Amino acid sequence: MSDSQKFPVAAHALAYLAHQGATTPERAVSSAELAASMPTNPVVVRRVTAMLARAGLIDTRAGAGGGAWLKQAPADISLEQVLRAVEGCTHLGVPPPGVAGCPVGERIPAAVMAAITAADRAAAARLSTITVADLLSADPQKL
Amino acid sequence: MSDSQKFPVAAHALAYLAHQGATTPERAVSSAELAASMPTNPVVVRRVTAMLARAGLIDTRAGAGGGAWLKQAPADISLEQVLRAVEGCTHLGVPPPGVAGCPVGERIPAAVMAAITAADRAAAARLSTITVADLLSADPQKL
DNA sequence: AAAACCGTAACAGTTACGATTACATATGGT
DNA sequence: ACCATATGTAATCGTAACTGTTACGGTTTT
Repeated sequence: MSDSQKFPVAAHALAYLAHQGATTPERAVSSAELAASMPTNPVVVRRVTAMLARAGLIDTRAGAGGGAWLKQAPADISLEQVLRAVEGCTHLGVPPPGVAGCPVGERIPAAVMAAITAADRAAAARLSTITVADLLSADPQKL
Repeated sequence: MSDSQKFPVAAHALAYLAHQGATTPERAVSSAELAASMPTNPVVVRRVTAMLARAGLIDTRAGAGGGAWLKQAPADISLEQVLRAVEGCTHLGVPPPGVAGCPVGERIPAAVMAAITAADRAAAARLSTITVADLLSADPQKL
């Protein structure tokens, strides 16, 4: 895949919402405000928040005074959920298909893929131990 | 960064060398043969093998009968070494810089970066438990 | 009605990658 | 010596993906 910034943008947005105490429709934060804090474009933010909303992590509302707010407590949102929500993966790449008929090359890709998957799972497991609330804790190095 | 295939290519190449018993200059495998087993282009393979050689994992020799061979036993080469050799990382992206002067947005990027680094380290730690020899074991799912 | 806001489509510009060609250099066989 | 075989690296091309941006339809508040 690619060099997507979706995960960092999502994490930043959620941390911002948490810090602003945006937990109800009344306290919704607009994509323009979120974008201004990155900074990036409001559309980029909305592309991500739409995914977070589909994953049930936040809710959004259109119209004046609308925006996004957290649907769960910051301490209950793990970064692994965030990663899944934005369809990110830690991809170390995809193994070449190998050559059919070659007994050597045929088995290797599956093994390489298994290794990559194992690494991805380890990264996801680590992210599952970090919450949005942790992103606001005093010492980020303690993660 | 990007969707580089360097790591899978490197892992495949090392596994192929191990399977062929290429451990001495006399048993060197050419980039053309390695490329044919992926399949990919020989130049792509050489770009990777050159990095592996710089990392001390393999050795290469130009000229007729030349190619690449393992410098270490397959069981002694961890995939974490391979990942470092090809300068790969699990990049989940890079946090947006944040807005200077904004007390909220200023601290978040460092925290997000710390989380990404933690995930990268977890993936690397997992890869350090898998060796090239493991890629040739009977059951890749056992990784 | 007007203004604010989301979701999404469409487009341009950038970036990174893989594949390929080309070439200088090195090695071994005849 | 000569030549075929290799590596390493530079240069180029086409492609894929992403960000940033504009635009627009629908929704909600004032």
